[in-house]
Amino acid sequence: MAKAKFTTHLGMVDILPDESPKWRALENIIHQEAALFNFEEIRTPIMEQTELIVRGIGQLTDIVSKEIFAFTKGDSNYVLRPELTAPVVRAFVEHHLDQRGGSQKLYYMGPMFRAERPQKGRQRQFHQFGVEVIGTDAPAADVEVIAFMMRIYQRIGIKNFELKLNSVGDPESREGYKQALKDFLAPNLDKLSEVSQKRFEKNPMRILDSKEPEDQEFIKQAPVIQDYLNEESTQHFKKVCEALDALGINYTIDPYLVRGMDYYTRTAFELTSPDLGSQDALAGGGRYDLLVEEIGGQPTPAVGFAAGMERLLIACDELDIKLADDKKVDVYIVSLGEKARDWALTHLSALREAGISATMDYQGRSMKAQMKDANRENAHYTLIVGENELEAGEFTLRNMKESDEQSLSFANIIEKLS
RNA sequence: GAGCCCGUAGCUCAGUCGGUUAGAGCGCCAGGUUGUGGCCCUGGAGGUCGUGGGUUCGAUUCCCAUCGGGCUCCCCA
Repeated sequence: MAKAKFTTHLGMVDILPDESPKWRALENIIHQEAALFNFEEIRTPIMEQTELIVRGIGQLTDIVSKEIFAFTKGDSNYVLRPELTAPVVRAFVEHHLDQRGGSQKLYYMGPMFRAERPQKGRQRQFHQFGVEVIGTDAPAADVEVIAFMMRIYQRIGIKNFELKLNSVGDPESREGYKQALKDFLAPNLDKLSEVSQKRFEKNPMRILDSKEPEDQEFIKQAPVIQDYLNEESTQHFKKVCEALDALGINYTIDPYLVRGMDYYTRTAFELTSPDLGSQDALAGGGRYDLLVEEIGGQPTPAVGFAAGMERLLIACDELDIKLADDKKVDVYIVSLGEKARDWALTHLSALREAGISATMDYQGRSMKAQMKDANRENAHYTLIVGENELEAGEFTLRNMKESDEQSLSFANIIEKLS
């Protein structure tokens, strides 16, 4: 091969013409469903201030401690956004979106960046879509967020997944639980994995999430947060579960589901798929009632989720789900000779103005080559024009599928195809 | 951040126990049919055998490094 001099950076991929239709189809589905749910789109910059991401997501999380692309220019710190909850909340606070009244139902999609080692379902630049409902702690908001997420997969036809649900409690409940957990783990602290030991002081709940074999024994016997939730959080969780039941959304309660970001409170959930291999999380989210205040706004409860678009598309491939139709064009003009080619070029416009998609060969290649190209482009019709047609003012319209031809004036062709 | 596997044409892969011009299928271009695609036949283009170094008379083949990819762990979308 002529070796490429320039290539993409590690873990960053091009979406090529054969792939882009299914991306567009997915994006269209998300836009349509969001409209049905009355979510409004928000678009924020690719880069944010480093401090926002650190404060928003949490200093000790993997994302912040080892996965962000950050650099300094002049006096400013820049970071490529690793997720969008913190930036959306930043926009909410910065632009006083609470003043629009009611709770803000926002959705987004776009590229995110994390400096990880790439593998299947994991890239350094990848795409997420998600929603954030900011301004209410009503269980109904949690349920709508989950319902929207499930709706996308349902509409696409991905059914093979597991929805895991948990409540990680409000601050009051968490304090009691964290203490109980630490009391339980403390006597055996030296037997826990290195990572878990590090988390013990700052974020003991994440130990529950550990997959280190040496931790499993302790995790199994550890106290469960449900037993430490106060009345309010218990009721909130119960209402979320009941509404999901009423909607017929299946889930399993996983008391060990904690999730990566520090900002989660109460409802936490994750959608996993057996069709993805090792990186099996399709989507995840939860309630983050403290984040708005953490970022400098008025105390404002909120809930949201984010879903990986690459992973959704991988699942589609595994399940042989086709999101996009094959490419096609209505008319391919096959021209013979220079005069005919000039005619073709000017008459493409008339076809397009009538809403008929049209293309042609630009190079004056052989008829066979043009027919072959028309076939490859999946042309519905070829419009064949040569000396004979130009003189007669009647053109050959060939239905490529039926292999059927007729002679028509250009006006009649437009009328027939419109 | 750690471990294992892999890197030959645009794509999917053979092959070389180290030795003249490195192969196939698909794809691409052209001809068979000087005005007709999809099937078929024929021909052509396209590879410094990922890159750099080492061993050797000689390396695509053996060794090392590096880059890229895959899988697993950690974590997450």
